[in-house]
Amino acid sequence: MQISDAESIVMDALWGRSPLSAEEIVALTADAQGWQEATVKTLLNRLLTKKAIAAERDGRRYLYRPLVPRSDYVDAESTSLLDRLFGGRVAPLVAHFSEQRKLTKKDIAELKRLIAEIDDGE
Amino acid sequence: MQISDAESIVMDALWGRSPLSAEEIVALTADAQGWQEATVKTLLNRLLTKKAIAAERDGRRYLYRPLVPRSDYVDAESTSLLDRLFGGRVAPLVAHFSEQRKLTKKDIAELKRLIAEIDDGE
DNA sequence: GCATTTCGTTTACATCCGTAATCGATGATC
DNA sequence: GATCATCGATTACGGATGTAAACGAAATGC
Repeated sequence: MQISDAESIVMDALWGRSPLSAEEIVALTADAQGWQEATVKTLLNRLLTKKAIAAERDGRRYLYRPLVPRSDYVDAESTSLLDRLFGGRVAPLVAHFSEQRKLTKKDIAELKRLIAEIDDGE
Repeated sequence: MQISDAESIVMDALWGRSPLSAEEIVALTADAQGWQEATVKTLLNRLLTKKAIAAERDGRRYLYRPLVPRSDYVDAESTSLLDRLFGGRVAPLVAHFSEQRKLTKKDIAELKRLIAEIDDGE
């Protein structure tokens, strides 16, 4: 099962720190998203049934923690995008951003450093 | 309005060549996707109401063409992913794939060439 | 001209998703 | 102990999506 966009906001909170109570998750997300508490509760429940998070009892309430690592999620999303749009490879995506003039000098510098590093390590 | 995943398959056909008749689009997509003709018809209709494509009469049938350029779609999708997962920047995505050992030597070579090229042009 | 095929249009329907409100149980208060 | 607050679970509901069948008009074959 798939983590939806809204659910991923909740996951973000838990990837940032865990375990968290529902209340804490609400505090971290609701305002920024314009959500009611009830919305967060729903999302927590859906994530539970999807086995994307787990809940452990802590007295009267539950504490939630991610079961899916952020890197798995990031990887699935990124790979899916690359496969759908760029033949599964990274370079064409970089090329696209370059063509769209969406690369700042900083981006380019960072990429250069990164490539050098990778190339070095390999 | 948003082009959905299934709709983007139809768009792909049209981005590849256009204008195309519904029949041609069915030929290009249905088998690969395991779709019935009816499904393609529905998707064409939804794309029409979304103004993502246009239809021009050609005798008894219509010929369809994209109104949304592929680069616009690619850009929207990519930017959304980068914003959601990588702070809106390309380098962290490349870093992620590197960490996941998902970069082949060819990818790295290609990236290096690309960066050099960009760096040169700027 | 009538039956048949062919298109596009309309309708269908289950699921997912975003967004919440309500309900029921459990714990806290007076 | 009765009442109030809290928390998770259940129910709600409209819109988007995937997937398609049914319908109706127009063209084609005899």
